[in-house]
Amino acid sequence: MTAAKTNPSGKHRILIVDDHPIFRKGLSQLINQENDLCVCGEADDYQGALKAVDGLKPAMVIVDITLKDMSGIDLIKEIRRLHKGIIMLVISMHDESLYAERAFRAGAKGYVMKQEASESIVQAIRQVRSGAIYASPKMTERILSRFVDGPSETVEAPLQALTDRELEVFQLIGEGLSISEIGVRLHLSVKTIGTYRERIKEKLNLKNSTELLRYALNWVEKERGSGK
Amino acid sequence: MTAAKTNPSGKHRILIVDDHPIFRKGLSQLINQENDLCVCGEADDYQGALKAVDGLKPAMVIVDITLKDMSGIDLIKEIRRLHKGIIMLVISMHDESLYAERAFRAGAKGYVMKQEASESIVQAIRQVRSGAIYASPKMTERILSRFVDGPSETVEAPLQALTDRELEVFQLIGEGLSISEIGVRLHLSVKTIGTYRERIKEKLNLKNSTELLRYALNWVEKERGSGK
DNA sequence: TCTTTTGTAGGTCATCGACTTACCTTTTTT
DNA sequence: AAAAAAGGTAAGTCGATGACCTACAAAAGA
Repeated sequence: MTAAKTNPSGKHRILIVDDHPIFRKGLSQLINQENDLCVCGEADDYQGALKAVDGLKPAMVIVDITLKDMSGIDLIKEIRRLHKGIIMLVISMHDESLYAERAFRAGAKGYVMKQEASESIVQAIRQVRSGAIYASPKMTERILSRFVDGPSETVEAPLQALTDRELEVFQLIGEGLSISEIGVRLHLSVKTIGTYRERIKEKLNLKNSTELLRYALNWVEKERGSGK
Repeated sequence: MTAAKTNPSGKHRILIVDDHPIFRKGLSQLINQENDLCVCGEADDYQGALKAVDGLKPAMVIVDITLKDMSGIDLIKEIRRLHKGIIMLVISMHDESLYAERAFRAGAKGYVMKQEASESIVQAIRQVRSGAIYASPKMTERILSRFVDGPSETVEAPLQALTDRELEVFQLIGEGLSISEIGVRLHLSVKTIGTYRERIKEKLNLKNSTELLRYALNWVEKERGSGK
């Protein structure tokens, strides 16, 4: 079993999934120059990746979250569903704050950014290989603070924590209304709406109103998509 | 003079500017395995790139349009201003439809996407080196048809109407940065960014900044999705 | 009943948004 | 080459908004 995942030299077999040929070349080179790791294959899209995983039985898959045809997040979910033992590491050009959590929830064991130095990337590979999880210090802190600050807050529904009024305001924010428009709509003082917004920000751990607006817009959109 | 731009072996000296170390590695390897080309240096940001151009006097610079600190478009303009003879080629992960024209106007001689095969990229290098212009067939056709059909502004891309600076600001708004954060990022006065925002609102027919934020957030998300 | 939560709102100060004007380069047109 | 247009940068004003704090009555829980 382990034999199937290592080549004759006993190296750790890695599959690269990324849609930029040149990036794959660079990453391959980086990995192959380590004497205990080797690249056993490459793929540039969702279908190709699944086929490669099937055929090559790699021990690890390194996935870019932005692929041509589908999201790398979906790919991770599918690989996890089909091949439980394979370790997955995400490597992305996008800022981690937006994607890292989703990647972890999907089943990835690590998240590195393409901007990071080669050494960090090799380190991430070794770390997830050894069974640990890899994330940047910033990201690690953010995720951990979630468990310290917000005790029982379910990650997918932190909105549960909002009171009825707060939720109402949240939705209206998500519909693009300004604070004063909301005041008119709910027949409340602008100041009151301001208070609600502050409380919502606190409960959802959002830094400023722009983040709140972003979060709310996103949520409203998702609601429309799934709820209806 | 030509001697200054070629090494003893007479190879064509190329500087790579990209903020992804691994991508640089891959591209370097690709170039260096050609027997008439060589990479004479790398840079990962605007300032570093200017210094490298100054010190290394490359014959060609390959630039990614999305750098850490500034737009690659600005870098191209600045290099052209300071060093007339250097040939510039843009290599980007973004869809060409929005950026290729801007890159050409700024002074680039070619535009390739990172998704393209290694061979295409080498071909692009040779083509611009020989004095020609490189663009994908689709792009070429689109630009040419502009002269045949006349200026038929596509409605699906009202962003075309934005100037380079405006587009930059638009993108940063879409990433959730505040107006003052954008000022810092672009080394411009807050007031200037405010002016750009006003102009963007006008060009895109948006009533207020919330609508703009909404529009921009949406667009950025779509951008990320389309590269997938 | 006592405490906590929820809904409501006022105050202050710094920042932001909206709208205007201005000036200096490039680029384009005539 | 001169004139006109477009692009980039920035300041001024003034009302609106955001951030942060305090307060208090009603409702809900303990």
